[in-house]
Amino acid sequence: MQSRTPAPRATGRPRSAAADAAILAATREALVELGWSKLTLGDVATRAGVAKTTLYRRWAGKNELVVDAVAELFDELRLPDRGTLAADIEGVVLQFAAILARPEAKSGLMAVVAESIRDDALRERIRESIVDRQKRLVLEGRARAQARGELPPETDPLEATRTVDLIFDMVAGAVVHRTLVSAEPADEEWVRNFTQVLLTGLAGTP
Amino acid sequence: MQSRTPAPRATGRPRSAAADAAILAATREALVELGWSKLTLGDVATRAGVAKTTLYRRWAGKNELVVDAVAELFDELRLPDRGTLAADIEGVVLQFAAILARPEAKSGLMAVVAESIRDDALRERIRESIVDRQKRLVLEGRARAQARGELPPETDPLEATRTVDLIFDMVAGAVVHRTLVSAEPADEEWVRNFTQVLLTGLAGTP
Amino acid sequence: MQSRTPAPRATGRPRSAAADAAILAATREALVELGWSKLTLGDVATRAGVAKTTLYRRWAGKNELVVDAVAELFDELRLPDRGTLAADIEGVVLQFAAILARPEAKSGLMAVVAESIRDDALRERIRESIVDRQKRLVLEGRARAQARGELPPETDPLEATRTVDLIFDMVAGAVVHRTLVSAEPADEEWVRNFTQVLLTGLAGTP
Amino acid sequence: MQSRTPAPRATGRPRSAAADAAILAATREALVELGWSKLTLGDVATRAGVAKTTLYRRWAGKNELVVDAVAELFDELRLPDRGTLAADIEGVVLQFAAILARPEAKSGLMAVVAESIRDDALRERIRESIVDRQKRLVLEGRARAQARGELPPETDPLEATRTVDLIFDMVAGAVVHRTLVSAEPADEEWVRNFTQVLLTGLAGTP
DNA sequence: ACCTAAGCGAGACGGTACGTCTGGTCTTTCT
DNA sequence: AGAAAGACCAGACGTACCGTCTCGCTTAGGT
Repeated sequence: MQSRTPAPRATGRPRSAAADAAILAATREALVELGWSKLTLGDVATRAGVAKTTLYRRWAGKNELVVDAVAELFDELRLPDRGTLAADIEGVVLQFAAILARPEAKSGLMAVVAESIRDDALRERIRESIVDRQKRLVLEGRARAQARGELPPETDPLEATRTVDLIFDMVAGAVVHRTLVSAEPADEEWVRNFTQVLLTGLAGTP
Repeated sequence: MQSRTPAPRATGRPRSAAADAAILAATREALVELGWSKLTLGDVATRAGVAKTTLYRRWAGKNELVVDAVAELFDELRLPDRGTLAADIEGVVLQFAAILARPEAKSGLMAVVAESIRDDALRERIRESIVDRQKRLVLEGRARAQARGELPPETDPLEATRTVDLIFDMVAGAVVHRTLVSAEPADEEWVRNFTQVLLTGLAGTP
Repeated sequence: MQSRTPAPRATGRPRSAAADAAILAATREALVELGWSKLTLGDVATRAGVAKTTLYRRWAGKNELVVDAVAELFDELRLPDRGTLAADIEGVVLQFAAILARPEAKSGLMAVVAESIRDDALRERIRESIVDRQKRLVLEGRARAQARGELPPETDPLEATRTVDLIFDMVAGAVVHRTLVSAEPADEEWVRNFTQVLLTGLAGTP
Repeated sequence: MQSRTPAPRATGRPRSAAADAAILAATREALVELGWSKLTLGDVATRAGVAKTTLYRRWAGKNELVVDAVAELFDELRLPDRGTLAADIEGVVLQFAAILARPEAKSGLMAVVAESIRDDALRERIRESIVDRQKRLVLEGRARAQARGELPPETDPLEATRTVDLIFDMVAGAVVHRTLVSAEPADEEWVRNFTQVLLTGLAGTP
């Protein structure tokens, strides 16, 4: 997680591996109970049975800690193979919606995105830990649809990247907006309608 | 804004109308300079040339204040009549993107949405002040497209409402995600591509 | 009280005479319930059924108001004629102790004295309203004792004044210290002992 | 001072001993410059180069802090041995008067006594830190006078205690009243007169 | 079996903002 | 012009967290 290059320390007492896990779990627990703005690092440390110094030795602050705590939630996303592009999309979007329905994800995600607006390093960390990691799903889905003949093959590789980004923004944006701003569940019916518009457009080509 | 129906007071010195405007302007200024998390109400009061008590007499806290300050930004959105549905959408999405490009909108909007997750009253306030107010644009656009024959008329009114919500989530979600999460500009090219996918679907029906 | 020269106003609504009394009574009531430091002028105004402005129009602040409110309490002191100097002193000291036992006197008196240390005008006001007004008791007592032959007549008038001040400081100081600092009641027994020491000295001349 | 036996803490960073001294000194400085009512704990903290939290961690509030700051002033009182009871009393009273002449003592002492009227814990603290500590002077003075044969030996021990309290109230009360209420200096002449009345009584036995 | 450097829990530290309260003043309308 | 009402500016209050620091203690690997 936070340890990009663990810098092999030769001497001294090694850092407790258990502490990391306990801290991240405590962070998610606190997010559920208190929400972002009332979550304090002192409280997280207490919940994790750890001193504040231990926490600060590993994370720079609340933002970084929550990014790592939330990122783990999204790693369980998988692209199911349900036979058609529409079914695949519906499947993955439902998974995404299920994660976003969890209070620790809701509370944490928007808050760190909000913080990232004035903090480039944080945005980069979010991108690495959360966003880019999930773009693979779009790529995979497209490849599978092309293999099935549901989508034409790529011609322009630049154009291809641009489209992946656009689709990702559209899918993630819609689900997030539905869940967090409109505060309505992204349930099966909504996902079906969304997928149809995404695939066939507003006019609903038959 | 915050005064839904201020209960017409008979006696005593009336509240200064100028103070409200000064406070909201100062809030936006502080959002630009400091961002959400470093914005303090004491600082806003100072910038507005107003005592802290005056501020607290009118708003319950940072969240409510920023909702009102940001809401004003979105009131300038207009649906242009450019002749076709595609052009109309492109026009309004570009306006939306332009507002979201302003730092006071960026900093404030996501933060209050994040806060609203654990605060129902705040979410309701956001919905009233910002979200529902702009859904009119979707309604207007559809009506115009139907008049032009670009979209079929409604049959089921319930279905019609559901579609408005879906479209709103898709449009707003995509632009917000592009701007705030991906942190890339929603420029003319992106808007053109987005509009095409929205209208004709992923496969790009001609 | 506070109006040394009522400045005969020709025009406009005259000041309510009842308000003065209500305010001073409310002040004493608040002193009993809240004590000096938690007494607020807003609260006094509310208790008196009067606007804060009315209160400030008549008194400069908390200090002045409380001096006037407390001064009234001491005006009821009388020097009884009990036949001997010792009995006279005991009588008046017991009265003084009874007043100081009342919470509004306790709370208010020491506080304004404390404030007066850095405020000459306030000290002067206290002297006029409280201290000098009661020195008459010492003068009266001495005159009566001289008439009875218990004390020799004055020779040096300057010396005479000096002695009055000394006796006053000794009597008032002892009772105040007993009541407020030692926080023990200045009851009959204590007063008897005190009077004896005062009259015959430490060694207790028979 | 405030640390009656702070329960020897085993772990954590120990409290800075220097901070205590700096805070008490800053408190006295602020008392001199500002007086009681304009003294703020924030200002004291700043003067002491200490955070407000550090101050509140050690003292419950302004009252307790000032008691400790003032108490230190009285610890320098000593009973001189000048050969006679009268001379001993004059010596110690002059010392007491000299301390009370200092603005930090004046400003602080009366104010905390005033506050103590509604706060039993505070009164107890004052008694422990200031009053009872100085009663030793009366005891010592009496013992010495008895050794010299100036005063008869005790017979009734209860009566003896009562007399100590009475003398203390008379001495302290008179000096305090002279200094703070009458606002006249307790100079050598006054002390001589006072001592004579105290020893020989009003009629002035030759 | 030591040595030593880093990690650890605890809690004090200097700061900063919070949201509330009070002190006095000012601005309304009504009397 | 005075009064009641209540908004206004100013600034202290006591609390809560922040992120850092200083303790004494533990825990390894290197010798």
